[in-house]
Amino acid sequence: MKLSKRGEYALRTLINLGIAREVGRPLVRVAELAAAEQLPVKFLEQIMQVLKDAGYVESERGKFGGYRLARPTNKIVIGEIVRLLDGPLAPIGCVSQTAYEKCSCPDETHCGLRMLMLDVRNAIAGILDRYTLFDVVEVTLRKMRRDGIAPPFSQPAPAARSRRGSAVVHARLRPVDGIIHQLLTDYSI
Amino acid sequence: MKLSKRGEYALRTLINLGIAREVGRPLVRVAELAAAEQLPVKFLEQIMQVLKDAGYVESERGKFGGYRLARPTNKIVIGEIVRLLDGPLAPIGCVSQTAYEKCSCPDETHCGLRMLMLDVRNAIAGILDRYTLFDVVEVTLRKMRRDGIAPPFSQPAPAARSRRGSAVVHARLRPVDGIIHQLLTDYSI
DNA sequence: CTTAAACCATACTAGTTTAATGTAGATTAA
DNA sequence: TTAATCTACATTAAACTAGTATGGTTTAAG
Repeated sequence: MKLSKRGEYALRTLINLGIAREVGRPLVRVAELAAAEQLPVKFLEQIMQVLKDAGYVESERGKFGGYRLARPTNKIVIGEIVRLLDGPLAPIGCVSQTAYEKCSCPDETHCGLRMLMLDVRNAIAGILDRYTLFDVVEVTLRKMRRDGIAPPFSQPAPAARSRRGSAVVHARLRPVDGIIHQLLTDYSI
Repeated sequence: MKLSKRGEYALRTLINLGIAREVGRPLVRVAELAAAEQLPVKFLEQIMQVLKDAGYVESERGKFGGYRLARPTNKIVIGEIVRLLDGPLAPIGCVSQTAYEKCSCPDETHCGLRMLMLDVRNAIAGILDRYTLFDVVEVTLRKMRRDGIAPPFSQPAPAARSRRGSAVVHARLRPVDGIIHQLLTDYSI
Protein backbone atom coordinates (compact mmCIF):
# COMPACT_ATOMS: atom_id res chain seq x y z
CA MET A 1 0.00 0.00 0.00
CA LYS A 2 2.90 2.28 -0.80
CA LEU A 3 3.00 5.95 -1.64
CA SER A 4 5.57 6.58 -4.37
CA LYS A 5 8.48 8.96 -3.97
CA ARG A 6 6.88 11.21 -6.56
CA GLY A 7 3.75 11.41 -4.46
CA GLU A 8 5.69 11.88 -1.28
CA TYR A 9 7.88 14.62 -2.74
CA ALA A 10 4.86 16.37 -4.22
CA LEU A 11 3.09 16.46 -0.88
CA ARG A 12 6.17 17.52 1.07
CA THR A 13 6.80 20.30 -1.40
CA LEU A 14 3.19 21.49 -1.38
CA ILE A 15 3.28 21.60 2.40
CA ASN A 16 6.42 23.70 2.18
CA LEU A 17 4.80 26.02 -0.33
CA GLY A 18 1.89 26.36 2.07
CA ILE A 19 4.26 27.25 4.88
CA ALA A 20 6.10 29.68 2.62
CA ARG A 21 2.88 31.47 1.83
CA GLU A 22 1.89 31.55 5.48
CA VAL A 23 5.28 33.02 6.32
CA GLY A 24 4.91 35.79 3.77
CA ARG A 25 7.18 34.52 1.03
CA PRO A 26 4.90 32.66 -1.37
CA LEU A 27 7.29 32.38 -4.31
CA VAL A 28 10.06 29.82 -3.87
CA ARG A 29 12.66 28.49 -6.29
CA VAL A 30 12.74 24.78 -7.10
CA ALA A 31 16.32 24.64 -5.85
CA GLU A 32 15.21 25.91 -2.46
CA LEU A 33 12.25 23.56 -2.30
CA ALA A 34 14.53 20.66 -3.13
CA ALA A 35 17.13 21.72 -0.57
CA ALA A 36 14.53 22.05 2.17
CA GLU A 37 13.63 18.37 1.85
CA GLN A 38 16.88 17.08 0.38
CA LEU A 39 15.31 16.04 -2.89
CA PRO A 40 16.96 15.66 -6.32
CA VAL A 41 16.41 18.98 -8.05
CA LYS A 42 15.72 17.68 -11.54
CA PHE A 43 13.31 15.08 -10.25
CA LEU A 44 11.41 17.72 -8.32
CA GLU A 45 11.29 19.94 -11.43
CA GLN A 46 9.39 17.16 -13.18
CA ILE A 47 6.98 16.86 -10.32
CA MET A 48 6.41 20.61 -10.18
CA GLN A 49 5.46 20.54 -13.85
CA VAL A 50 2.82 17.92 -13.12
CA LEU A 51 1.47 20.00 -10.25
CA LYS A 52 1.47 23.06 -12.46
CA ASP A 53 -0.30 21.37 -15.37
CA ALA A 54 -2.94 20.20 -12.91
CA GLY A 55 -3.45 23.72 -11.60
CA TYR A 56 -2.18 23.33 -8.05
CA VAL A 57 0.82 25.63 -8.41
CA GLU A 58 1.81 28.45 -10.71
CA SER A 59 5.24 29.63 -11.74
CA GLU A 60 7.23 32.75 -12.50
CA ARG A 61 9.89 32.20 -15.10
CA GLY A 62 13.26 33.86 -15.43
CA LYS A 63 15.52 35.30 -12.80
CA PHE A 64 13.87 35.53 -9.37
CA GLY A 65 11.27 33.11 -10.62
CA GLY A 66 9.88 30.17 -8.71
CA TYR A 67 6.68 28.41 -7.77
CA ARG A 68 3.76 29.39 -5.60
CA LEU A 69 0.46 27.78 -4.76
CA ALA A 70 -2.20 28.56 -7.34
CA ARG A 71 -5.07 28.19 -4.85
CA PRO A 72 -5.82 28.79 -1.20
CA THR A 73 -4.55 25.83 0.79
CA ASN A 74 -8.05 24.79 1.82
CA LYS A 75 -8.89 24.19 -1.83
CA ILE A 76 -6.13 21.63 -2.27
CA VAL A 77 -7.43 18.24 -1.16
CA ILE A 78 -4.71 15.77 -0.25
CA GLY A 79 -6.47 12.84 -1.88
CA GLU A 80 -6.48 14.65 -5.20
CA ILE A 81 -2.73 15.11 -5.08
CA VAL A 82 -2.17 11.46 -4.30
CA ARG A 83 -4.45 10.46 -7.16
CA LEU A 84 -2.62 12.81 -9.52
CA LEU A 85 0.81 11.36 -8.77
CA ASP A 86 0.02 7.79 -7.73
CA GLY A 87 -3.31 6.92 -9.28
CA PRO A 88 -6.47 5.75 -7.54
CA LEU A 89 -6.59 5.38 -3.77
CA ALA A 90 -8.36 2.03 -3.94
CA PRO A 91 -6.23 -1.08 -3.33
CA ILE A 92 -7.95 -2.87 -6.23
CA GLY A 93 -9.64 -1.46 -9.31
CA CYS A 94 -13.07 -2.89 -8.63
CA VAL A 95 -13.55 -0.69 -5.54
CA SER A 96 -12.26 2.56 -7.00
CA GLN A 97 -14.79 5.40 -7.08
CA THR A 98 -12.79 7.54 -9.49
CA ALA A 99 -11.31 4.86 -11.75
CA TYR A 100 -13.42 1.73 -11.48
CA GLU A 101 -12.13 -1.31 -13.30
CA LYS A 102 -13.86 -4.64 -13.55
CA CYS A 103 -11.92 -7.32 -11.79
CA SER A 104 -11.38 -10.88 -12.88
CA CYS A 105 -13.27 -12.57 -10.08
CA PRO A 106 -16.17 -14.75 -11.16
CA ASP A 107 -18.87 -12.83 -9.27
CA GLU A 108 -18.15 -9.32 -8.08
CA THR A 109 -21.29 -8.92 -6.01
CA HIS A 110 -20.46 -11.96 -3.89
CA CYS A 111 -16.74 -11.32 -3.56
CA GLY A 112 -15.70 -11.09 0.07
CA LEU A 113 -12.36 -9.61 -0.82
CA ARG A 114 -14.11 -6.83 -2.68
CA MET A 115 -16.26 -5.93 0.33
CA LEU A 116 -13.18 -5.84 2.53
CA MET A 117 -11.18 -3.74 0.12
CA LEU A 118 -14.10 -1.39 -0.28
CA ASP A 119 -13.84 -0.75 3.45
CA VAL A 120 -10.13 -0.11 3.06
CA ARG A 121 -10.60 2.24 0.15
CA ASN A 122 -13.27 4.14 2.09
CA ALA A 123 -11.00 4.38 5.11
CA ILE A 124 -8.17 5.78 3.02
CA ALA A 125 -10.38 8.19 1.12
CA GLY A 126 -12.08 9.13 4.37
CA ILE A 127 -8.80 10.60 5.48
CA LEU A 128 -7.12 11.80 2.31
CA ASP A 129 -10.27 13.38 0.88
CA ARG A 130 -11.22 14.88 4.22
CA TYR A 131 -8.11 16.92 4.79
CA THR A 132 -6.68 19.71 2.73
CA LEU A 133 -3.28 21.28 2.53
CA PHE A 134 -4.63 23.87 4.96
CA ASP A 135 -5.02 21.28 7.69
CA VAL A 136 -1.60 19.78 7.21
CA VAL A 137 0.13 23.15 7.07
CA GLU A 138 -1.79 24.19 10.16
CA VAL A 139 -0.71 21.27 12.32
CA THR A 140 2.83 21.46 11.04
CA LEU A 141 3.17 25.14 11.85
CA ARG A 142 1.57 24.74 15.27
CA LYS A 143 3.90 21.93 16.21
CA MET A 144 6.92 23.88 15.00
CA ARG A 145 5.90 27.02 16.87
CA ARG A 146 5.15 25.09 20.04
CA ASP A 147 8.65 23.67 19.95
CA GLY A 148 10.30 26.92 18.99
CA ILE A 149 11.43 25.77 15.59
CA ALA A 150 11.59 28.31 12.80
CA PRO A 151 9.47 27.23 9.83
CA PRO A 152 11.37 27.00 6.56
CA PHE A 153 11.47 30.06 4.26
CA SER A 154 11.06 32.37 7.25
CA GLN A 155 12.64 35.77 7.42
CA PRO A 156 15.43 35.40 9.99
CA ALA A 157 13.32 33.76 12.72
CA PRO A 158 10.52 35.04 14.99
CA ALA A 159 12.50 34.39 18.21
CA ALA A 160 9.98 31.93 19.55
CA ARG A 161 10.79 30.93 23.09
CA SER A 162 11.45 27.23 23.45
CA ARG A 163 8.94 25.11 25.33
CA ARG A 164 10.72 21.80 24.96
CA GLY A 165 9.75 19.24 27.57
CA SER A 166 6.27 20.60 28.20
CA ALA A 167 4.69 17.30 27.17
CA VAL A 168 1.10 17.92 26.14
CA VAL A 169 -1.40 15.39 27.40
CA HIS A 170 -3.52 14.66 24.38
CA ALA A 171 -7.25 14.23 24.62
CA ARG A 172 -8.65 10.71 24.29
CA LEU A 173 -8.77 9.76 20.64
CA ARG A 174 -12.14 8.88 19.17
CA PRO A 175 -11.65 5.87 16.95
CA VAL A 176 -13.13 7.47 13.87
CA ASP A 177 -10.72 10.36 13.99
CA GLY A 178 -6.97 10.43 13.88
CA ILE A 179 -3.94 12.40 14.80
CA ILE A 180 -4.47 15.18 12.34
CA HIS A 181 -8.00 15.71 13.60
CA GLN A 182 -6.84 15.65 17.18
CA LEU A 183 -4.08 18.16 16.57
CA LEU A 184 -6.38 20.42 14.60
CA THR A 185 -8.87 20.63 17.45
CA ASP A 186 -6.27 20.80 20.20
CA TYR A 187 -5.70 24.47 20.77
CA SER A 188 -3.04 23.88 23.38
CA ILE A 189 -0.53 23.21 20.68
CA MET B 1 -1.97 2.37 -2.60
CA LYS B 2 -2.23 -0.79 -4.65
CA LEU B 3 -2.54 -4.38 -3.57
CA SER B 4 -0.41 -6.57 -5.83
CA LYS B 5 -1.81 -9.46 -7.84
CA ARG B 6 0.15 -11.83 -5.63
CA GLY B 7 -1.58 -10.42 -2.58
CA GLU B 8 -4.95 -10.40 -4.27
CA TYR B 9 -4.62 -13.99 -5.50
CA ALA B 10 -3.42 -15.15 -2.10
CA LEU B 11 -6.44 -13.64 -0.37
CA ARG B 12 -8.93 -14.87 -2.94
CA THR B 13 -7.50 -18.35 -2.67
CA LEU B 14 -7.48 -18.36 1.12
CA ILE B 15 -11.11 -17.28 1.08
CA ASN B 16 -11.88 -20.18 -1.24
CA LEU B 17 -10.01 -22.59 1.02
CA GLY B 18 -12.08 -21.26 3.90
CA ILE B 19 -15.25 -21.86 1.94
CA ALA B 20 -14.04 -25.31 0.94
CA ARG B 21 -13.49 -26.24 4.56
CA GLU B 22 -16.88 -24.85 5.53
CA VAL B 23 -18.47 -26.90 2.80
CA GLY B 24 -16.84 -30.10 3.99
CA ARG B 25 -14.08 -30.48 1.43
CA PRO B 26 -11.02 -28.91 2.99
CA LEU B 27 -8.40 -30.30 0.61
CA VAL B 28 -8.36 -28.64 -2.81
CA ARG B 29 -5.96 -29.00 -5.72
CA VAL B 30 -4.09 -25.93 -6.98
CA ALA B 31 -5.60 -26.47 -10.40
CA GLU B 32 -9.08 -26.19 -8.92
CA LEU B 33 -8.20 -23.17 -6.84
CA ALA B 34 -6.78 -21.49 -9.93
CA ALA B 35 -9.79 -22.39 -12.03
CA ALA B 36 -12.22 -21.05 -9.44
CA GLU B 37 -10.69 -17.57 -9.75
CA GLN B 38 -9.25 -17.83 -13.25
CA LEU B 39 -5.68 -17.47 -12.11
CA PRO B 40 -2.52 -18.73 -13.82
CA VAL B 41 -1.80 -22.11 -12.26
CA LYS B 42 1.98 -21.84 -12.05
CA PHE B 43 1.79 -18.39 -10.54
CA LEU B 44 -0.64 -19.59 -7.93
CA GLU B 45 1.65 -22.52 -7.14
CA GLN B 46 4.37 -20.05 -6.19
CA ILE B 47 1.99 -18.14 -3.98
CA MET B 48 0.80 -21.31 -2.26
CA GLN B 49 4.40 -22.13 -1.41
CA VAL B 50 4.76 -18.78 0.30
CA LEU B 51 1.55 -19.33 2.23
CA LYS B 52 2.71 -22.80 3.17
CA ASP B 53 6.17 -21.69 4.32
CA ALA B 54 4.48 -19.06 6.46
CA GLY B 55 2.24 -21.66 8.06
CA TYR B 56 -1.16 -20.57 6.74
CA VAL B 57 -1.81 -23.63 4.62
CA GLU B 58 -0.58 -27.20 4.54
CA SER B 59 -0.34 -29.59 1.63
CA GLU B 60 -0.78 -33.22 0.69
CA ARG B 61 1.53 -34.36 -2.06
CA GLY B 62 0.95 -36.95 -4.75
CA LYS B 63 -2.23 -38.05 -6.39
CA PHE B 64 -5.35 -36.67 -4.72
CA GLY B 65 -3.13 -34.16 -2.97
CA GLY B 66 -3.90 -30.49 -2.57
CA TYR B 67 -3.90 -27.66 -0.08
CA ARG B 68 -5.95 -26.98 3.01
CA LEU B 69 -5.90 -24.29 5.66
CA ALA B 70 -3.41 -25.02 8.41
CA ARG B 71 -5.33 -23.04 11.04
CA PRO B 72 -8.90 -22.21 11.95
CA THR B 73 -10.05 -19.28 9.84
CA ASN B 74 -10.35 -16.99 12.84
CA LYS B 75 -6.62 -17.36 13.42
CA ILE B 76 -5.70 -16.00 10.00
CA VAL B 77 -5.61 -12.22 10.17
CA ILE B 78 -6.00 -10.50 6.82
CA GLY B 79 -3.39 -7.86 7.57
CA GLU B 80 -0.77 -10.54 8.13
CA ILE B 81 -1.44 -12.05 4.72
CA VAL B 82 -1.13 -8.67 3.04
CA ARG B 83 2.13 -8.00 4.87
CA LEU B 84 3.46 -11.40 3.86
CA LEU B 85 2.83 -10.88 0.17
CA ASP B 86 2.98 -7.12 -0.20
CA GLY B 87 5.07 -5.83 2.68
CA PRO B 88 4.10 -3.26 5.31
CA LEU B 89 0.65 -1.70 5.30
CA ALA B 90 1.98 1.80 5.91
CA PRO B 91 2.13 4.15 2.91
CA ILE B 92 5.58 5.35 3.95
CA GLY B 93 8.26 3.62 6.00
CA CYS B 94 8.40 6.16 8.81
CA VAL B 95 4.87 5.30 9.96
CA SER B 96 5.14 1.53 9.76
CA GLN B 97 4.62 -0.29 13.06
CA THR B 98 6.05 -3.58 11.83
CA ALA B 99 8.86 -2.32 9.59
CA TYR B 100 9.76 1.22 10.58
CA GLU B 101 12.27 2.99 8.39
CA LYS B 102 13.67 6.43 8.98
CA CYS B 103 12.61 8.82 6.29
CA SER B 104 14.66 11.52 4.65
CA CYS B 105 12.69 14.49 5.90
CA PRO B 106 14.65 16.99 7.97
CA ASP B 107 12.57 16.65 11.12
CA GLU B 108 10.33 13.65 11.56
CA THR B 109 8.58 14.88 14.67
CA HIS B 110 7.38 18.05 12.93
CA CYS B 111 6.50 16.44 9.62
CA GLY B 112 2.88 17.09 8.73
CA LEU B 113 2.93 14.45 6.03
CA ARG B 114 4.04 11.88 8.55
CA MET B 115 1.14 12.67 10.88
CA LEU B 116 -1.29 12.36 8.00
CA MET B 117 0.16 9.11 6.76
CA LEU B 118 0.13 7.73 10.28
CA ASP B 119 -3.62 8.26 10.25
CA VAL B 120 -3.83 6.46 6.94
CA ARG B 121 -1.74 3.54 8.11
CA ASN B 122 -3.86 3.26 11.26
CA ALA B 123 -7.03 3.33 9.20
CA ILE B 124 -5.76 0.55 6.95
CA ALA B 125 -4.44 -1.58 9.79
CA GLY B 126 -7.63 -0.87 11.73
CA ILE B 127 -9.48 -2.81 9.09
CA LEU B 128 -7.02 -5.40 7.87
CA ASP B 129 -5.80 -6.34 11.36
CA ARG B 130 -9.32 -6.35 12.73
CA TYR B 131 -10.79 -8.93 10.42
CA THR B 132 -9.81 -12.53 9.93
CA LEU B 133 -10.46 -15.01 7.20
CA PHE B 134 -13.39 -16.18 9.29
CA ASP B 135 -15.16 -12.85 8.88
CA VAL B 136 -14.60 -12.66 5.15
CA VAL B 137 -15.67 -16.26 4.57
CA GLU B 138 -18.71 -15.64 6.74
CA VAL B 139 -19.98 -12.64 4.80
CA THR B 140 -19.21 -14.29 1.50
CA LEU B 141 -21.11 -17.45 2.35
CA ARG B 142 -24.05 -15.50 3.76
CA LYS B 143 -24.34 -13.38 0.66
CA MET B 144 -24.12 -16.42 -1.57
CA ARG B 145 -26.72 -18.34 0.39
CA ARG B 146 -29.05 -15.37 0.52
CA ASP B 147 -28.92 -15.16 -3.25
CA GLY B 148 -29.16 -18.90 -3.77
CA ILE B 149 -25.73 -19.26 -5.26
CA ALA B 150 -23.86 -22.49 -4.64
CA PRO B 151 -20.49 -21.83 -2.98
CA PRO B 152 -17.50 -23.21 -4.87
CA PHE B 153 -16.29 -26.73 -4.02
CA SER B 154 -19.77 -27.74 -2.87
CA GLN B 155 -21.15 -31.19 -3.30
CA PRO B 156 -23.77 -30.90 -6.05
CA ALA B 157 -25.69 -27.96 -4.53
CA PRO B 158 -27.91 -27.60 -1.44
CA ALA B 159 -30.97 -26.61 -3.49
CA ALA B 160 -31.21 -23.19 -1.92
CA ARG B 161 -34.36 -21.39 -3.03
CA SER B 162 -33.63 -18.14 -4.79
CA ARG B 163 -34.50 -14.92 -3.05
CA ARG B 164 -33.30 -12.61 -5.78
CA GLY B 165 -34.94 -9.21 -5.72
CA SER B 166 -35.63 -9.13 -2.00
CA ALA B 167 -33.48 -6.04 -1.58
CA VAL B 168 -32.34 -5.77 2.03
CA VAL B 169 -32.48 -2.31 3.55
CA HIS B 170 -29.18 -1.97 5.30
CA ALA B 171 -28.91 -0.37 8.69
CA ARG B 172 -27.38 3.10 8.88
CA LEU B 173 -23.61 2.80 8.71
CA ARG B 174 -21.64 4.12 11.66
CA PRO B 175 -18.65 5.97 10.26
CA VAL B 176 -16.06 3.98 12.17
CA ASP B 177 -17.28 0.69 10.81
CA GLY B 178 -17.59 -0.52 7.30
CA ILE B 179 -19.38 -2.90 5.07
CA ILE B 180 -17.82 -6.04 6.45
CA HIS B 181 -18.81 -5.06 9.97
CA GLN B 182 -22.29 -4.22 8.85
CA LEU B 183 -22.76 -7.49 7.03
CA LEU B 184 -21.32 -9.48 9.91
CA THR B 185 -23.83 -8.02 12.35
CA ASP B 186 -26.75 -8.06 9.94
CA TYR B 187 -28.49 -11.35 10.58
CA SER B 188 -31.05 -10.77 7.87
CA ILE B 189 -28.50 -11.86 5.34
C1' DC C 1 22.36 43.43 -25.64
C1' DT C 2 24.45 40.33 -22.87
C1' DT C 3 24.43 37.39 -19.11
C1' DA C 4 23.05 34.68 -15.32
C1' DA C 5 19.31 32.71 -13.04
C1' DA C 6 15.50 30.55 -13.24
C1' DC C 7 11.69 27.51 -15.30
C1' DC C 8 10.44 24.19 -19.40
C1' DA C 9 10.52 20.10 -22.44
C1' DT C 10 12.11 15.71 -23.76
C1' DA C 11 14.76 11.94 -23.89
C1' DC C 12 17.28 8.53 -21.75
C1' DT C 13 18.54 4.89 -18.35
C1' DA C 14 19.87 1.63 -14.66
C1' DG C 15 17.76 -1.00 -11.52
C1' DT C 16 13.84 -3.19 -9.54
C1' DT C 17 9.44 -5.22 -9.45
C1' DT C 18 5.63 -7.61 -11.33
C1' DA C 19 3.39 -11.23 -13.17
C1' DA C 20 4.12 -14.47 -14.93
C1' DT C 21 6.24 -19.06 -17.71
C1' DG C 22 9.35 -23.17 -18.19
C1' DT C 23 11.69 -27.26 -16.95
C1' DA C 24 12.62 -30.80 -14.20
C1' DG C 25 12.07 -33.39 -10.03
C1' DA C 26 9.80 -35.72 -5.83
C1' DT C 27 5.80 -37.95 -3.85
C1' DT C 28 1.71 -40.64 -3.65
C1' DA C 29 -2.58 -43.59 -4.88
C1' DA C 30 -4.21 -46.81 -7.74
C1' DT D 1 4.32 -48.57 -13.35
C1' DT D 2 1.72 -44.64 -14.27
C1' DA D 3 -0.70 -40.52 -13.74
C1' DA D 4 -1.66 -36.90 -10.79
C1' DT D 5 -0.03 -33.86 -7.82
C1' DC D 6 3.04 -30.75 -5.13
C1' DT D 7 8.09 -28.76 -5.11
C1' DA D 8 12.15 -26.32 -6.60
C1' DC D 9 14.44 -23.29 -9.18
C1' DA D 10 15.47 -20.68 -13.39
C1' DT D 11 14.08 -17.52 -16.77
C1' DT D 12 11.65 -13.65 -18.81
C1' DA D 13 8.98 -9.72 -20.96
C1' DA D 14 7.04 -5.71 -19.67
C1' DA D 15 6.25 -2.12 -16.70
C1' DC D 16 7.55 0.90 -13.23
C1' DT D 17 10.57 3.78 -10.30
C1' DA D 18 13.58 7.10 -9.38
C1' DG D 19 16.06 9.32 -11.16
C1' DT D 20 19.88 11.84 -14.89
C1' DA D 21 21.09 14.42 -19.16
C1' DT D 22 20.68 17.78 -22.56
C1' DG D 23 19.26 21.65 -24.32
C1' DG D 24 16.08 24.80 -24.57
C1' DT D 25 13.08 29.57 -23.28
C1' DT D 26 12.04 33.46 -20.32
C1' DT D 27 13.22 37.25 -17.40
C1' DA D 28 15.76 40.83 -14.47
C1' DA D 29 19.58 43.38 -14.19
C1' DG D 30 23.82 45.44 -15.63
